[in-house]
Amino acid sequence: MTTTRRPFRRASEEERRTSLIEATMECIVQGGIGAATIRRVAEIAAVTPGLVRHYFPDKNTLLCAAHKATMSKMTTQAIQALDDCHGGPLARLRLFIETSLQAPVVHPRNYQLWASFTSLINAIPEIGISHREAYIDFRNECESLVRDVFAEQQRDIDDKQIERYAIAVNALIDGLWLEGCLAMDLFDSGSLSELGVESVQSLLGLETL
Amino acid sequence: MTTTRRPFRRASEEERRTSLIEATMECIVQGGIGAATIRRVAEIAAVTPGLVRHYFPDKNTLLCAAHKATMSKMTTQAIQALDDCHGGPLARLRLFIETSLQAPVVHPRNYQLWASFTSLINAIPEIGISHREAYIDFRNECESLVRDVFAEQQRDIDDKQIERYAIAVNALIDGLWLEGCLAMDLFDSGSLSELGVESVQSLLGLETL
DNA sequence: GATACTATTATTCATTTGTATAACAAGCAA
DNA sequence: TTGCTTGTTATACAAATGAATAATAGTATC
Repeated sequence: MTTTRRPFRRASEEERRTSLIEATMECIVQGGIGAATIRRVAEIAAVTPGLVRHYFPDKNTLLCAAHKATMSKMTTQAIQALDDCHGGPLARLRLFIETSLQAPVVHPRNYQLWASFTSLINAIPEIGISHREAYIDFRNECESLVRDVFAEQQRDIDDKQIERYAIAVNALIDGLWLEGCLAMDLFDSGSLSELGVESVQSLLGLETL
Repeated sequence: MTTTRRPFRRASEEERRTSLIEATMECIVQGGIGAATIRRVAEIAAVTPGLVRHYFPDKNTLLCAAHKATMSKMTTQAIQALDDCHGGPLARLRLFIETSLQAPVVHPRNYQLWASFTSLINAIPEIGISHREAYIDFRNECESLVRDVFAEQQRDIDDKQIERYAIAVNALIDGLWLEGCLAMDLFDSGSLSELGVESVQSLLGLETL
């Protein structure tokens, strides 16, 4: 009796890594962190469990990689959009809000991933650190945008107050993002980002945005 | 050789249930959903694994009970505060915001629990339903408070717009709550709720709140 | 104080999971 | 074609886990 071995194809390191990371995300989306089993990840990536270990020494390393990929994917969208924007401070702030509050950033899948990973903040310190970094980055981005807007309008506002505005804008975007992800069906396309823009306008006391 | 059996005390059903539910929360706080093992829960509750099954037929039932307890504990705070408030619409709205943005509602522990449970929305449908209900309740509370404020001020605003205001207020509170739980050390006591009150004031275009 | 009820413990079992090691074969180089 | 590197599979194993059942003892009742 001859046992036939499963045929396979040798792939590049990067290809395999991203494939495994995306398989991990898929697991989490479908069934939460608990479903992200090495065997299940391998199955989705159409690969053998042993291969996972070949690229990631242990499970936590894989989870951390998936976490970073998730955060990066989300923040990249908004940052990239800003880089391509040639408008003034107001237009940039508006674009930032709109990008953050529309698909693909607003998507149930993203919320599922975000919630699952942040639930590991205490369990996996490295995730806690990454998460805090991403949070700081986002707040700084908000603060920078807000500062530029006030500068253009020549409104003299001290740093402490600008920081407070940034925190509020950040919170509003986060909250609306959450609502959008969890109940996207309740908003028709564009209405969420429109609400975000108008709300920030009120928050900062701007006539137009 | 005589083996001595571990001594125990017969407790009331309610006492045991809450004890087990709180032990479950403690597990989750410490190490995420994955740490909420039946054995670990039993250990924290100073009880044998078998007893967990005696009160909760399976693990999902226990998790759902813990989820409901968590959500109830948080929302109860704000609702209770409102019930005891004899002020007008403005005072009530203010109190609602303050209660939601101060300890004990704002606490890392609460975020950890909330994130862990909501990460199971897809995995455990029952949790998804409970979560959605809690979300709707909170939004309705916001809408009711906002409506009363506008009514008192005799500002004529149509229902659609009131709903939009409620969504924004809801989002702002959620977002600030998030920031407070995740980085409570960055805010000194009261400053977060103060920021919340002022922000809602701007959002709704109120002179005083 | 004797009795019965059942809350609680003790023990067992089948699966699953993370990790580890050995064997194999795909594809490049000469 | 031949050989070699290593990406990939196959297999194994100990530990942990959810669930189930049997045995025991706390305590309420009479």
